Amino acid sequence: MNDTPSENTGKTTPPRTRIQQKNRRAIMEAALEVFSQYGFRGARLDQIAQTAGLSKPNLLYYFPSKEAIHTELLTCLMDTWLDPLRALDPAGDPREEILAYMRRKLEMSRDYPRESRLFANEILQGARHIRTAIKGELKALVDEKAEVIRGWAERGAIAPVNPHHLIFSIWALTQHYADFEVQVRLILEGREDDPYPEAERYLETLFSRLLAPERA
Amino acid sequence: MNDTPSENTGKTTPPRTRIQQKNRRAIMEAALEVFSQYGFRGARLDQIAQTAGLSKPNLLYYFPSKEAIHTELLTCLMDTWLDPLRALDPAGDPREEILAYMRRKLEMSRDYPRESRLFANEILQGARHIRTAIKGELKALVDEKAEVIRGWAERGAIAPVNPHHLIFSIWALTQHYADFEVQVRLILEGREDDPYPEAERYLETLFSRLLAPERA
DNA sequence: CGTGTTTCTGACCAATTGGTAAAACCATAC
DNA sequence: GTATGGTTTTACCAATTGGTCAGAAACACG
Repeated sequence: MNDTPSENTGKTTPPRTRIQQKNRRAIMEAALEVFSQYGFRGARLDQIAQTAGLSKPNLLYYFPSKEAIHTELLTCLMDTWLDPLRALDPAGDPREEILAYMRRKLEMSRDYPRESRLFANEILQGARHIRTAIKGELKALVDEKAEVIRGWAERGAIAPVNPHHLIFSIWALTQHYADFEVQVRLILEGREDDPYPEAERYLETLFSRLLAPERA
Repeated sequence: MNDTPSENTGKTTPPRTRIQQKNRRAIMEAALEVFSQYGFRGARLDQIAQTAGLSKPNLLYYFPSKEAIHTELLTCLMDTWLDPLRALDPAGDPREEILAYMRRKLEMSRDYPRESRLFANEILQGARHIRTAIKGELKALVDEKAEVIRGWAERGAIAPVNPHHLIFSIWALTQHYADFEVQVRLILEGREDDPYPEAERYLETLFSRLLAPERA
């Protein structure tokens, strides 16, 4: 008997059959839908199963437990989630690099709001399942890029700013449009159907003015 | 028999006895603790009762249902939550008013992070219980203050900005430190024990540069 | 003190939860 | 075909969930 289709090798083990591939995909998709809406505790296996078009026992044929689904989902998405920051190029033009990073993050909010809300829920609820990833991967990456930004500021390529808080502010501002989408839309009702174009313009202005070096 | 201690008059009905006052307070406090951590669906009545130092049936003596507790909590806190924005004075100095608003919001994140997370959870999970308050009170208040800001920008007292997105950005930036506190702390570990002093400095710089009118 | 009211508890309930066991159903390869 | 393995379902379980109820304490107050 095939105990568990997925191995615990850490990453995505390629499923054996086409059916497994299809169903595991469907489960991940459904899990994203449900976990991002309700967080780990609020999510129900029934709901994930139904969303995936499977019966609950069948769902549990592919994953041993609710926690396993959640963990797999988070670890799978973590990499993609960090890509925009990874792409920040120390050799590029400082202001343009930071603006481009902001734009990439805003695109992620627009195109993958559920992923944003998944992480938001997870962190809001204490980050119990991704503590190590935050303290490890994420912190390392942030520290590295913060150092790059510090260098830029030091040589006057951008106005002096606290690099860590600059990164936080990019997260906060861009993710806000995904995590609080409902609120944003309700408040803008009658003004902007799609908040993102205006958000992009606003954030470009904001970071341009913040980083403009001539006034240091 | 006293069917339900709380009336549905909308606001906080003054409890009859001292015991009721004490216990209802304890319940609200416990509910804040639990709901802000897990959201509505993830919260468990047991946990609220235990945190409040009451038995579950006793808890349900004071409130008819889980939903009732949640609703009461939200409506009670909504007013306080909006106060910082209400205090934005159209007659004050524009830049100083906006900076002061930001500072008030940041103080709220520092001093009342659970309240922030409660609303964050609620909105993240679809804002089902506060939709009307958002579309009503909040939207009205935001529109009103956005109009004030628009006026300031128009007469050149601050640099031109989209007023609504300016308000969103204040929310995003300040609430981030409460909602994502775990992450912020984990990443800053070894650098800043308390993120708030540096956050305030950073945000002051950010909004000063954003709003400085001379470059309009 | 007694009596009426408020507050609290233990026992209970139906529904839902995450999860299991085993049998039934497939789809092939031989 | 039929053996063989992967896949799915049916039936089930124990624990937990939100919530009820009758009555026991605890209180207030004349």
